Amino acid sequence: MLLQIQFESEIPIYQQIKNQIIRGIATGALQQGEDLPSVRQLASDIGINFHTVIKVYNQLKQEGWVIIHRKSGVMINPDLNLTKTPEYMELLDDLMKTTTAEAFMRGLTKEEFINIIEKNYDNYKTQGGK
Amino acid sequence: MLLQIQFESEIPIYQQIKNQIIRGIATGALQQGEDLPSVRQLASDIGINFHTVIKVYNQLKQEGWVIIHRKSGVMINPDLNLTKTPEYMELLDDLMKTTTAEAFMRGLTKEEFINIIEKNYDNYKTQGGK
DNA sequence: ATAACTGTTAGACATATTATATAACAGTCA
DNA sequence: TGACTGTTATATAATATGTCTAACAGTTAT
Repeated sequence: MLLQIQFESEIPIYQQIKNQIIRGIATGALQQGEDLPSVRQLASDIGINFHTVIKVYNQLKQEGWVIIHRKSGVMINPDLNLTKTPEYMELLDDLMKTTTAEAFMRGLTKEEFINIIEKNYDNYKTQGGK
Repeated sequence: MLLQIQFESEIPIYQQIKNQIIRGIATGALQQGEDLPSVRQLASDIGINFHTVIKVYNQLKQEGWVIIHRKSGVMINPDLNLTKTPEYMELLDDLMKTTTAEAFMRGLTKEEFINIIEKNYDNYKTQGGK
C-alpha cells in the first residue's frame, strides 16, 4: 500500500499515516496478517524520522490494529476484533454532532451527507464478501 | 446557551467552545443576530483565561460565523452565509473516510451510521421551517 | 561468530500549540 | 469619570510534534 503524506497539512504526519493504515484495513488494501514495513523502511520511504513511525505503530498496537513480533516486525492483527465500546460511541457521537452541524450550515442536505457515508461504506462492503 | 466544557478532555478548550457555538447556531439555540457574552464574561463563566475566548471569537469571525462590533461586542452573524467550498468538501471527505473506516471495522453498519446522521439533522430541520 | 535485519530506548534539541497571567490601550456609552 | 466593549503586548509554562544520534536486544541467514 502506498502512503500519501501531505507535509503542508495541519494534520500531523503520524496521524495521516495512522488514518491511511486504518482505511487500508477497512478497504482490504491491507489484509489481516499482512506485514507492514519496518519502522526504518517506512520512515525512509516517506522521508521522515523513524521515531514518528514508532509512534504510529505503538498507537496502532495499543488500539489493537496491529501486533508486533520482535522477529518479523509489525503485521495487521490477524485476529482483528475491535468493537463499538461506549467510549468509542461517545467520541463518534460528539464528532458527528460537530461535523453535521457545520455541514448543515454550509448547505449540505441530509441526503448529500448520507451519500458520502454510503459511498465510503460501499468500498468496505465489497471485501466483506471475501 | 450554556457551555459544557470538559477540562479532562483531549480536545482543546477553545475547540470545545467553538464546536458548541457552531452546534448552537445549527440547532437554533443561538439565533442569528444574537449577542454572545463578552470575552471577559464568558471566560469568567467557564473559569478560563480570556485570551482563550479571544482565540475562539477570532476564529469564528475569520470563518464568518460571528461579527464583532467594538461597541456592542460579538454577535452571531445576522447574514450568515457559509457555503460548501471545494476546500471544505475536501476536508469533510477526508474526515469521513477516516471516520467511517474505523466505524466499519468496529462493527457499525451503514444503517447505524446513517441513523446518527439523521438523528442530528432532525435537530436542525425543526428550525429550518421558521 | 558475524552481518544484517527486526523493534526499543535514551537523550538532546527545535518548534508549534495550548493556556495562563499581568498590564496597558482604544473605543463606546451612561 | 467610570464601566463597559474588543485588542495588543509580554512573559511564562506545559504539552505535542518532529528530528537527530546513538546504543541496546532479539532474530535470522551466511
